[in-house]
Amino acid sequence: MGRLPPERPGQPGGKRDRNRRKRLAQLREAGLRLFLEHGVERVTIDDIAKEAGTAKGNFYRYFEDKPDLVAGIVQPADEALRNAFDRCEAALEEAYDEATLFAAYQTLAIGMLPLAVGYPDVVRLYLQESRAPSAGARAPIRALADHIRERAVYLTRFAVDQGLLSIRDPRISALAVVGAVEQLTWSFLSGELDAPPDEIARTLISLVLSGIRS
Amino acid sequence: MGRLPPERPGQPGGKRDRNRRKRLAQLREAGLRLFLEHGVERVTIDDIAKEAGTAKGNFYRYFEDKPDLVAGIVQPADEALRNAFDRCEAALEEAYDEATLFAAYQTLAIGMLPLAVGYPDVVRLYLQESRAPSAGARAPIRALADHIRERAVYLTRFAVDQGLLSIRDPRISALAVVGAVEQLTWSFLSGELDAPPDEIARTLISLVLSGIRS
DNA sequence: AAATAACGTGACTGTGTGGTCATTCTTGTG
DNA sequence: CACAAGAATGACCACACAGTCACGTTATTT
Repeated sequence: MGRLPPERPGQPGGKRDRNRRKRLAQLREAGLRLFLEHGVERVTIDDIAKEAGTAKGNFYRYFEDKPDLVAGIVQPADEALRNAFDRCEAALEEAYDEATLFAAYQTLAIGMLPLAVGYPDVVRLYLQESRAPSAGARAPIRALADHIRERAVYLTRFAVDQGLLSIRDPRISALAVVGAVEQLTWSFLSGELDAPPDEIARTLISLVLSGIRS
Repeated sequence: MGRLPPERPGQPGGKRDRNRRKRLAQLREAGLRLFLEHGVERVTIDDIAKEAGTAKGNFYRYFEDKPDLVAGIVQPADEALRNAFDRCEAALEEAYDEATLFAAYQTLAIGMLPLAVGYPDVVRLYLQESRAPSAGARAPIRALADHIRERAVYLTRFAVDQGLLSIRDPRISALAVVGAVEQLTWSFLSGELDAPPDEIARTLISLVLSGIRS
């Protein structure tokens, strides 16, 4: 990801380094803004360059193409998310009763919260494009969506296999929860739902609990 | 929607009429196929005409442009959906206790089922593009999505206002249910979830019930 | 069967886009 | 300070696309 050669001068706080980071950030932010407003596919490289206040040719110094930029925008949130899942899985493997199981799932929620707070626009972009076909510029986002569903299902299936949970079909419950969480997050981040976040969390928890107990 | 002039010859089962209907169906089906495979924005009019086995210029005889085709593809399912909501609302206005309330919501489910069975690809397209920005070719789909959420919220809020339901925030519950239903439908129609539909329905019902009772 | 008008065709035009590149500007180095 | 190399620019090219149109084809009407 990114086109910058490994060799570059004055890496520490030099002016070159600062400029490079600034340009990268500008391009990512410009892309994110435009993607949210018009959808990834309708935004052109010219648009992005203009919005970032730089020349088109310069874009290609930093990114291969649009998919590469999308991947670059999503990457930090992507990593944070995978880590949250990792931590939850680790906790889950130690769980031995309903309380520790619940704590493990709480780990996931706690891991995801800073993500929505730290990268709200990236999360919005993810939700906006997560069902895109798995080819084209939006491919990295779709891949992330598939990953999330997969791991959510795994988390539930594992608990069932361990006898910690007795639900009929772990896939169905997991997907239902993912869908509910994503829809609420989407509405909230879009400003359509001006409910207090803790109230949303409360509903989700009771929803998960009911999923656990049915 | 559609560009055909109101005046046209031999309306009944004449050859003109049959040809016209066939072309319309071919164009809609071709568009739907390609939209699902590549995403609405990446499909060109040339692609659609070619897939439908006709010349490009002919496309414009039947549709204004791509947004118009999208609207034409979605329209039947759109109407069926609005009707299902209408019927549910009518039943809801007659409801006076938990049983009749539950029956009213069941009306909605029963109204939606034939939709997913009758137009599975249209539903998939809707789910794929429902969070698109509200400008461009995907606008009709986004508008439908907004409509669905709005009415789902209304349905819940009404029940709460009537004292039939006692949940903390009707918006949150409604959106959670919409999210769960849509995600499960998406996974099912994408072939990722090969669970029996009645099992999915069972989980959804218990989910709605838990939403009602919390 | 002749006339009429919708239907269907594909070449054509103008515009917009992805990607390149010679050139100029800026930063780092000896 | 001079020189090298990265950074930035915007003109440029090839191409793909939306939408049009003059023309040929097919159904309908009289």
